[in-house]
Formats: sequence, C-alpha cells, structure tokens
Amino acid sequence: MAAKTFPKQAKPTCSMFSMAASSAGPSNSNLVQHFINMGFHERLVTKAIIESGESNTDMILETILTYSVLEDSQQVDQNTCHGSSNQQQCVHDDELSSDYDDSLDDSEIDDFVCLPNGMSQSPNIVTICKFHFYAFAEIVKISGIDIYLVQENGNSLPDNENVLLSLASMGYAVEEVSEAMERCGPDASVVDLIEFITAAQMAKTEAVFFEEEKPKIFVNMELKRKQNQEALERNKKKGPLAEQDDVIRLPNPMIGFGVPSICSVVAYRTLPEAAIGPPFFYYENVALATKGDWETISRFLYEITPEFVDSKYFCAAARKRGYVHNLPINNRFPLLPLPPRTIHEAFPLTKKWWPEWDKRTKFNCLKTTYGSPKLTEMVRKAVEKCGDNPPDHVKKYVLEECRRWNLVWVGKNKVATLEPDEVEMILGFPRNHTRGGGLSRTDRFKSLGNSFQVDTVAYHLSVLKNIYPDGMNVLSLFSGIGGAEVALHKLRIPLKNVVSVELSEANRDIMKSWWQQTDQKGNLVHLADVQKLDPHKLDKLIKSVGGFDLIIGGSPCNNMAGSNRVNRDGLEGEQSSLFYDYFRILETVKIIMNRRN
DNA sequence: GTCAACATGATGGATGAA
DNA sequence: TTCATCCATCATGTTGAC
Repeated sequence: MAAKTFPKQAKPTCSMFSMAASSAGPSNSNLVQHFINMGFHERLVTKAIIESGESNTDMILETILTYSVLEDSQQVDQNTCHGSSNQQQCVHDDELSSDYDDSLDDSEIDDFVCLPNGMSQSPNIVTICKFHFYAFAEIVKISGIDIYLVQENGNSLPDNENVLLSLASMGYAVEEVSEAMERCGPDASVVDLIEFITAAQMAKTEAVFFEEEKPKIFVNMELKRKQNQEALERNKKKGPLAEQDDVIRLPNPMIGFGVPSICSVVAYRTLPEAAIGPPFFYYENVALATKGDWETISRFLYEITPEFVDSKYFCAAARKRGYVHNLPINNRFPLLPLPPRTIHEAFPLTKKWWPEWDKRTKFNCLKTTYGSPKLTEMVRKAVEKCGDNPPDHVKKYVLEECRRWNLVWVGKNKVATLEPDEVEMILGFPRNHTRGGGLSRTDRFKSLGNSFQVDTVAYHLSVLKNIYPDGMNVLSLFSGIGGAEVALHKLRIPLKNVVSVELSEANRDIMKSWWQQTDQKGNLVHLADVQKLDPHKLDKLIKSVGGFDLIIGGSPCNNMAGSNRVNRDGLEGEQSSLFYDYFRILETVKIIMNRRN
C-alpha cells in the first residue's frame, strides 16, 4: 500500500488545508473529490463518508485516517516490517539508496549523504552509500550495528547463498534476486545483480507510468499557458490598470497576512480547491517583478493570491518578496531570539560615526553585488571636503550612494560596504555559512543575494511544526544556499529526507557542508537541474521517501529584478522561465502522490 | 582562465503637486 | 484625476590584474 503523507502523530484537520471543502457545498461528488485531492484513496473516502455523513468534514477525515491506520497496520503485518506502522517511516534501504541511483543519471547526482536514518528495514542495519553508486561490498559490525559498506567497485563476491541473503536483507525481493542470479549467471558480481534488478523494476514502472502520466501533465501545462495568454489579452483590451479587475497590487505596508509585530492582519483565507495539499508548497520571487508576472504566477499556482512581505519587518534590511503558498496562516510564530531590526542594533559600533543627516534605520535590499573601494573613497573625499555639515548637494550624493550600495559609517567621514558575514547575519544564516570551501568573496555575495531571508520564511513555515513533529520530507527546488532548510532546522523541524535541486555546485557544497556541520539525521539528495527532473525520476524519488510533505523554492529572478537593465524579460526570460518547471514539478508530484494513495 | 572592480539604466510603484 | 518626479531594484557586461 502506498504511503500516506500525514504523520499520524499529528492528524491534520480540514482547516489546515483551508475551508475550501466546506465552502464547496455538500455535494457528495465534490466532497469525495476533495478528500481524493488530499491524497486519500477513493474507496476509503467513500466508506468514511457513508459512515460519518456529509456534514462534518473533520469527522470524515478522522474516519479516513482511522481506516488508513488499520490498513497500514495490516499491510505492515503482512510485510513483517518492523518499526513504525506508517510506511512513510518504513522506507527500505534499497529505496533510499539503490533506487535513487537507478533512476537518476550519474551526472545529475552530486552526492548522496547517507546517514543512519532509522528507517531501515531492520533497526540494526545502516546503509552507507556514497557517491552515486550502489555496489554492495561487505558488512562490518560497529557498535552492534550492521554497516553495509557500499563502494564504487565491488569487492570479492561472497558465495551465492550469501549474496542472496545479503541482497534480500537490503530489501530486494528474493524472487527478484533469484531471477537476477539466474539471468546473469554464476559469475555475475553484486553490481551486475543490483543493476539487473533495478533495471527490471524501472522497466516495469516505465511501462505503466509513462503511458498514463505524461499526456496528462503535458495537457495541463498547455491549458494553463493558453488560459494565461487569454487573460493577458483580456487585460490588454481593457486598457488602463484601473479598469483591469484581476490585477495584483502590492500592499502598503507590505506585511502579507501579518508579521510578528503586526499579527493577524488576515485571520483566515479560502484556498481554491485545486490548491489544497498535500503536499504543501511554497513559492517565492521578487515582489517588484515586471508587469503581469505575478498575475501569471498566481494563475499557474491555482489562483492563489500572493502574500507580499517586506523582510524589513523581520530584520535590518528590506527584501520585498512575494510568496505563493497553501500553508495555514494561523498560529505563526517567529524564530527566537528576534534578530536585530535596525542598522544600529545590528552594528552598534557604527552609531559613533553615523552623521545625523543620514536618517537610514534599515538597509535596502541586499543584492548580489556590492560597492567598490573606489566608491567608498569618493564618498570619503566628498564628505571630508565639507567638514561636519556638508551642503545639500553633497548630502544628496552621499545618501544616494549609501542607499544604493548599503554603505555603513565605520569611521569619521568613512563609509564601507557590508562584509559577507554581516550579510549572512542579516539574512538569518549561521555565521560563516558561505565562507571557505573555495568560494570567493564575489561568489559569497552572489549566493547570499539570491537567497531567502531566513526569519521571514521561517515565520511562514512555523505552522508546520505542529503538523510534522516527527519531521518532514522536503523537495527543495532552486535551493541556493539552503535558506529553506536552514529555516526548518531553526524551527527544530526534523529533516527526514531532503531532495535538493540546485544548479550551482558552489551552492550545493555550502549546503552539504551545513548539513554535515549541523549533524542532520536525515538523508540529503542533491540534484543539479530542475529541467531534468522528469515524471519518472519524481516517481522514483516519491517511492523512495514515501511522498513529499513540502515543495519549496524560489525560481530565478534575474529576468524580473529591477536591477537587471539588460535582460529584464520577465517570466519569459531565459532564467526566470524556470518558474514553469516549478509548476510542472509541483503538478507532477501532486498527480503521482494522488495515484499512489 | 579566474577573480574583482567598475560602469552601466530601464522599469514600475509611490508620492505629491497641479 | 493626471502628471511629473522620486526611488528602489535576489543584475549584467567589460576590463584589467594576476
């Protein structure tokens, strides 16, 4: 039986996935569809509605979950799978190692960081699988734990019986192993056997999967594009913005549904039915995008109204961003301790040198590039010439440069650019998060400039803590330096399985290093290119981890950002068009997870 | 080839005066 | 309501030092 994505320790209520169901009316078919969209099997839904009646959706959900637990328990008994009754928490070792390798090209896999994961078939078995290969070599016993060492080149073979037992204990079916041994011959290595088995599994999956899934996903994309194009043309015909009824306007103040200091601006919202999870999703991009981009993003992401938030309400720097998500919005809480909210709180030593005519209390957006030494020299000379009270035109020039490049006063008449570690601190990352490992100063600024503000994102994600007390499976797209992961970690939400997709090797290294340094107990899988994440690979990943609880990411803003004077082509730009891959992957995951449940 | 420094501006929303 | 002005903006391409 396929895994459920809800941890049974914290059953979600209907309100967690908005009030869409109750607002959709009591129509039986709508109600059934609603729960099917949440990822439950139609048979269970129908049974639960008959038993609970149509009026109480929470009761229906309780009943469905009860049936799910019962069925899972039965399934577990049949499989003699020791451990949790929830298959999500009972992923076999082969699903966490060899299946990844089977499904993914070596070139795309950066590394498998394999850690004791507590999800092994047997509680005293740990698989260590490193560097995109899965050749089983030998078992060693360390502190009473059986460790399967996995190396790129298989070592000398045990005898056939041992091979059979070993592969079986790694989670392969005895029938599969026997068939592989028969087909590959007596001299076949373990590598050959595993390759044969996984190839056979893949062939079976492809035969079923591609015929059914691809057309549906393709049609959906095309339909969305067509609907969006029609809407854009309708707006064009309407003329001025004032006459267009579905234009998204930026709020002022930009506080979304609320920020820690101004809570509960919006107490609840109604999500469109198609947007209701699982999985939860969270998409981010620059608020000040080119015209019509947010309307398009919203149309693709189930007509959800973006939540626009300026991170100046969370830290000492502005960061105006739009977030489209299907998360609950009640009972959010901020990370503690609260980060410094003003420049002087963040950098107290600058107060001594700060001229009274520089009224800044917040930095502007922390970007990917910073002012040059020559610039700070020019500012110093300009101020020095005028003494303590420069004329207005000098003040204007200096303030323009200070605002533009986020300069701070570090001495008499002396300004400086922020250092990378200072930017790390403002954005909520651990000190030295991007330092070392071969990264230049320029690279650090670039990576940081493209990242989340951790406190802001953590505030939005904080609602997940009670829903997933035992941890989450996360699909992190355009991960960058791991802002989402750092936010979840700071919220103390365990990261069970993280599939992180990030093109930049430097960024992947930063996150890998953070993962190791923070002693994560879960599994991290790194992939490089979202465009190569096709339905087949997603299917295998979902099978391996038991489904994703959260799909999070902010696609490239290069072509949408105001700073870009060269290729500001909006969502259709070369990099920013990867938004459509975010949508494609989200849709694909939803479809696969619905089918598996 | 890599890295840092440097020069470069259009866009769109906010604001306020007419 | 219209218009001018102000302002901020997850950036890009070229150059030169090494």
